[in-house]
Amino acid sequence: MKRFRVFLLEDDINFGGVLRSYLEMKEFTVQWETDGATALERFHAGETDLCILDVMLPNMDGFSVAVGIRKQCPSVPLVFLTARSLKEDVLRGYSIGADDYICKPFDTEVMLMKLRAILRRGGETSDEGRFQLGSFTFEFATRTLQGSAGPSRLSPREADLLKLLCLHINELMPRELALQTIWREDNYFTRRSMDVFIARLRKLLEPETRLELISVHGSGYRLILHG
Amino acid sequence: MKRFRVFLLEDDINFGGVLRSYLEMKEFTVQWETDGATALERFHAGETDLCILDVMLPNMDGFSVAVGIRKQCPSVPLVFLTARSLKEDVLRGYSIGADDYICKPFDTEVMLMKLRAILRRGGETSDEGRFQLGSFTFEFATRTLQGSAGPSRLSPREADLLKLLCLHINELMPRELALQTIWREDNYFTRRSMDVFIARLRKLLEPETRLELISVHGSGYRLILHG
DNA sequence: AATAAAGGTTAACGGAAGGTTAATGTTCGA
DNA sequence: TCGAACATTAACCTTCCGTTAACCTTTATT
Repeated sequence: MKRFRVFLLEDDINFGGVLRSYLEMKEFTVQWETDGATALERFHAGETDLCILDVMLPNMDGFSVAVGIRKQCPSVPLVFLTARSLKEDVLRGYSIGADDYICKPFDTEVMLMKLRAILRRGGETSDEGRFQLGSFTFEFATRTLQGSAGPSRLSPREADLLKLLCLHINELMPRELALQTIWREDNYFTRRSMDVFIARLRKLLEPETRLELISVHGSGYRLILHG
Repeated sequence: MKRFRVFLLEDDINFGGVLRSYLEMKEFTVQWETDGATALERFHAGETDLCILDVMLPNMDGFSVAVGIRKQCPSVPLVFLTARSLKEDVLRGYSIGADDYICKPFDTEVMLMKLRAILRRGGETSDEGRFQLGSFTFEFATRTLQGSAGPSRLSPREADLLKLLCLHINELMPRELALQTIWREDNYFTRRSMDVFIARLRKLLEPETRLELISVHGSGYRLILHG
């Protein structure tokens, strides 16, 4: 059995040390970093099977590190470690694409189970946030639109908007909903901005003729996938 | 709109709390249980529109709880929540009659859409705002009139008026009602404007010969669907 | 039957919303 | 600090849509 490699980011020397020992005892290989900024430099894609990141760090917080890691390696599983049980933290973690989170103080057995469950999944990221659009596959977490003629990377806004359209596929996606959830404001400028992104998505989706992104004047848009 | 009641079984205090807050924010009423065994005792048929059950629980697992719930109330939709995305789990869940499966990590918006989709199915609210007019299907939300010879798209006013006529199908739809609710004013000009829209609707509905939109002089209109 | 009132139909107008591309800020990492 | 990536703003054009006008037909009234 292959030894799994864990990237551990934890500023607390004592706790981090204990955790490392425990994981090594359980047959993991551990790379332990204590500082957020240097951690990112030392992280190398392909050398890690799973990341455990403390959220509360003195230098650079765990979420920022997570974003940086995601950029280098979109598929590596992320687990957040936090003493806080603040709602916004958990939601924020999941929105980045966290695979799980663990609250301190925690039961080592439970943690181990969670880690094993994640690793067992293998590289297969769960199909949440993955949408099939005819010959396209849109993966929200990595903002990738995989088409028959190669993949495209979407910008954050493009991805947000496309996701919303996918969630309402073949139905009306109200303009207001997008402005509310993505732009957080509904005025002349945000509306025009949204129009620009709709045009970009149209261009991106153009190769698949079964897809149609039509406007419903005064109400919103409809992403239609023809049979 | 009726508030939906969700029965939530999740042992993780933090995660459960977050989920409850989120669902309550989205206008659901939540009954949150943390223990499988006691959850079953506290579950009461008829008080719940949908169940969200974590699969991995310390005491009694989510599947057993599901079976118990199904015994009491065979029709309530079940959604399983799991960190694992193992095939056997998914299959087992569906064999019990799960309506959907949500794997952690999940996107809150995706989850929300799944829940809404399930509730829509059960609550037969799906044909709310959808009318069958002979060979035509009129969908108010998208302002689409689906005919045998392709769809037509209606303007907001046309859709409003057609909806009003559909709600009074085969009966009199008083002129005044339309002017009051759609135009919000009853004068010479709004009356003439309404006449124009009636003419447009007639042209749109023309292909279906069983449909007749007749005027009742001095009173209003009648949309008749012949037998 | 004559007349007035209501309705039918079509076309045209003008304002608003949307489409599209380019330019301009802004942010963030190298 | 320079440049790349990205969102926003601008500019210009097209489409949509409710209203109004014009002219015609039907219905009710006397």
